[in-house]
Amino acid sequence: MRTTLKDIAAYTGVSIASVSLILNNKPHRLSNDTCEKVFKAAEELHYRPNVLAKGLITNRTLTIGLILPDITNAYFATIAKQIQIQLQEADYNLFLCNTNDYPEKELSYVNSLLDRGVDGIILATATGSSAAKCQQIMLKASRPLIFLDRTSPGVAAHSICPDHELGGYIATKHLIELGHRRIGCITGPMSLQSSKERFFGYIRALQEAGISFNPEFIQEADFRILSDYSKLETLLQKNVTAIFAHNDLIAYGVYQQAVQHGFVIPKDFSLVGCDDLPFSQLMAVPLTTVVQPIKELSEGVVRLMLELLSDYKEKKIQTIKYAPQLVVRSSTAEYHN
Amino acid sequence: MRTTLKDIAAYTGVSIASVSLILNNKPHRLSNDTCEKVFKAAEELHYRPNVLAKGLITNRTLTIGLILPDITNAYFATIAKQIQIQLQEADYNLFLCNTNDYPEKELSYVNSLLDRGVDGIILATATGSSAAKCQQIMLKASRPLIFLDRTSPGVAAHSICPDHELGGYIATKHLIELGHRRIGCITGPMSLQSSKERFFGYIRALQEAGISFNPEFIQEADFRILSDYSKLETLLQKNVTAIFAHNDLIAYGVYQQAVQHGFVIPKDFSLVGCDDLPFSQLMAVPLTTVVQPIKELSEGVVRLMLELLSDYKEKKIQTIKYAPQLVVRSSTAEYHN
DNA sequence: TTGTAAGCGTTATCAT
DNA sequence: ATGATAACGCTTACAA
Repeated sequence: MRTTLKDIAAYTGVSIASVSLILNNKPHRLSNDTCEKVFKAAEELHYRPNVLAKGLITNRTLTIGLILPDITNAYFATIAKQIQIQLQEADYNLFLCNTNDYPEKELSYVNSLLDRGVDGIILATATGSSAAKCQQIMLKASRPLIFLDRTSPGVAAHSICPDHELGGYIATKHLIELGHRRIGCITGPMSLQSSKERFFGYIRALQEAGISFNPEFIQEADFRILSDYSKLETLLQKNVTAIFAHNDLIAYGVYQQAVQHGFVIPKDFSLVGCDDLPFSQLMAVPLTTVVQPIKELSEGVVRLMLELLSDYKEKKIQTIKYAPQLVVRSSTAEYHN
Repeated sequence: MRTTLKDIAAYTGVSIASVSLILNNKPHRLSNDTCEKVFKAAEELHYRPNVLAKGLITNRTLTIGLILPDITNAYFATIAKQIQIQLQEADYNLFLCNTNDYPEKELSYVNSLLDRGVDGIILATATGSSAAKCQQIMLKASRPLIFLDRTSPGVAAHSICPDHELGGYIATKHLIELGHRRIGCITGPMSLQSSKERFFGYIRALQEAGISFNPEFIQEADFRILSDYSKLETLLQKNVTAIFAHNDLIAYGVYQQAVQHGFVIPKDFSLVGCDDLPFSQLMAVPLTTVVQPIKELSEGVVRLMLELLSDYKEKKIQTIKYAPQLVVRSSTAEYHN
């Protein structure tokens, strides 16, 4: 059986209440003698506080919930890992939930995390549809919620994201600077704020360069390895000379299909991705892509969470954006018409 | 504030105990009238049971802990995802912990998971050093522990693993069948059981073919993208014509360095990996590799866990192995001397 | 057919 | 300096 405060109390002849005070380093006026006795007993009996019991009364469990769209995506896996490391240092544990991009799951996860007494939730999967509802539930539960990676514009909530718009902008600008003017764009799901923003960045770069926007250059996909050739084919038929893929997974698919259909990158067209997954530098043609500020995001979200947890009084809403950076490799080349 | 049983009791005029019985579908003899009233109230007030309070008394929290070496490794990420999906269906939640291959962390995670009242733990990171200790702690806590992917031979415990020995065997045998006789092997950390077993499989295949084992053909690495050229260089200097890399990440590194140093795969040497990560089929030279039975593993481990949870009485120790399979792609070719 | 009360392991309030 | 005791939200005998 697990050692409880009661056991220590019995063992030392001190009351449960006093033992609790001592082991928690709460202010008290107990003699050094008893303190020592208690500490020693706790050590000997391998006492470990029961988080459930503690949580029941303090409303704190030193536990955070993290809801992600897809842990299998290296971008989110890395974020999850970093967050877990950071939290671990502050003695927090992590509940991990995968929505597989089903927005309905967000709500059910928020609820089940709350049932388990999490102190706060980090939600990296807002499609907008359930964000407001989640926010409302968390508010009612007086527990902090931070949106990560993807915000919902209508919802006034803490959020920590890469500057997706900037990411789209620098990717596109790079292509423009190489001389491209017919630039295709394979977007993520346009229901996601991150996709929208990358798209806006793409538009802004075009406008700045005086290139008019051509809706025929846009294809929508999802954030997985592109397996459907028709999207690439369509763009190529419109004679685009470069493609901005909204993430590296999409770019991998583009690359694979380009190879299969006899196109050579970057000779036939330039390709830039987004996220800089580990494999991007290993490809036969290393991928030019946008590096996400993962470290900053993870550290930032944990810092903010701990801050919100330390005193949860209607803090000013924080919406922080970190800048991504372009890394130029071999999949993009100059274009001369 | 959250709705509690007390609230429902007050609202309906029924006692807390009765409300509890009704909502938990426990055998009772309460009138249909009151049942309906209670269910309706629970619905209206959005009642959700407090898992902490419940757990305190039932010793069950519908929560499982999963300890992994590296969630960033797609093999483990996929396993984690599958497990989470399976558990979710049984209304269980998942605590995720990353050890980053530090065995000392295993113990501290086991303890902190236990503090939080997990019903059981799945441990996929046994280096052997702490496995026995973890097992002992879990036994004392009367909570099931299942070793996943990696066992510790000395420890009598439930385990569900791919047949790593078989994996090593079929990979090596494939190379032998292609005519190779000088076959290098870049192993994972030999402190890990999985590496040892793959190595044994390699040896067995050699022996069966009457090829004598040459210790100079062995290099030890860790399960990350190989970045140190010296290992590959050493093997190539010994004129190996094929290399079995103990996982795909190592193989990726081998491939990248081969390209950088002007070698062509499979012309200059054949390469076979292990795990079949998603990128392996995307490479310029798609990788021949060993597919792990991830689905079976995940389903198996969850099935066993739920079984152990349903009645935890010194069940017979189960050590289950699932067979991996070879997938032949383009990184291996026949060798004629 | 329903309610009372003890108890799970803690913390917190108030006595002594 | 230290100890009772109530309370957190729930389950579970045991009464009524």
